[in-house]
Amino acid sequence: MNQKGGPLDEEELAAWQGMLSLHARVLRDLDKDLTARHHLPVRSFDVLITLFNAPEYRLRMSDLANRVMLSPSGLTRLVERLERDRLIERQVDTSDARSFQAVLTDSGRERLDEARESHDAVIRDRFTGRLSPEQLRQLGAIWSRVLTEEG
Amino acid sequence: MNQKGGPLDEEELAAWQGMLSLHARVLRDLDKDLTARHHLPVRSFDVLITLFNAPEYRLRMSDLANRVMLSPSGLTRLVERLERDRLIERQVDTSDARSFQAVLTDSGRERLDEARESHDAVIRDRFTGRLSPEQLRQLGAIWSRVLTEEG
DNA sequence: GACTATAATTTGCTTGTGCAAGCAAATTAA
DNA sequence: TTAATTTGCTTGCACAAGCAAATTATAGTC
Repeated sequence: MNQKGGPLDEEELAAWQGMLSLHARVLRDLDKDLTARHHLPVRSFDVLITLFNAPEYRLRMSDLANRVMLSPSGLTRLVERLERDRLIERQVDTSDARSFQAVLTDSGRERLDEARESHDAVIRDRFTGRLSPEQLRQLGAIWSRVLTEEG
Repeated sequence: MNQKGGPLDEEELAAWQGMLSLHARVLRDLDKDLTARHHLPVRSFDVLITLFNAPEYRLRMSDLANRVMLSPSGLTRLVERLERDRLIERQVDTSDARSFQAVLTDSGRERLDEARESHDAVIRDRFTGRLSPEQLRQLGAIWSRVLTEEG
């Protein structure tokens, strides 16, 4: 690919700092909005929607941790909180007694449903809605290229 | 712009989730690398380089907080740590006695210089170096469009 | 020149997160 | 069968970060 050395040039810097700024801005707004309107911090939302998209609304703790990009211990605590709120349940994995599965409850699905609208609105308002269809496609290509290569 | 309503479509979702993934991945690696090699967490690096780019290597606390996207109290604590390590100093602002200026010290500049190479290398390795020149330009255009509009 | 409103920073408190250590179940080997 | 190692998750601990309240200084008004 770009086989350069030395300091980042202007374009590289812009690409990096732009992502930092946008990420910080959108995530802050999203978290505030979801917390205020639905008592659901962004991390929690992320767990719920990840479970929602999983077969039978369930996932092993370790798989869930990977998908939401949280450390094992971090996930244990987050799941604890969500379980207290009855949004998810932990069930022993019948095929491996060391393992737990996190399962979305009915009220978890309800809460997710309510929150989803705010979630999508914020993201569109601050991010995707500001791009042309062309740019949206470009961005898709960019992420897939960057993320595909392992490392 | 895109005057849509309803849930995010596939492309919007990909644009959002791609950013989340990449951000998490690069930031984690960057933080580990800078901490391991230079005892300098990314946040600290960010403060140092922001000061480096400021006139006379100095900035008021509140301005600094805005640029590094940290809460006022968060910055107070971070600056405390950096001051303990003699990487920056706090000086009273002669024109406003409520205010402090954070100033990069000589050893702060040295440390920054050492760390910069790792910093740039990680970003290029994980991100900008994986893009074509074309895509790098597109990304610049995307960020500037998204970030320019206030809100 | 006192008086109020606003601004810049810090402090107290709470919360979320990661790392390292620990425990128990599973897997592999002897 | 039992010993050794690995895997999945949880706990103890430390720390970074935000919010709200407190502190101190400035600016504006009468």
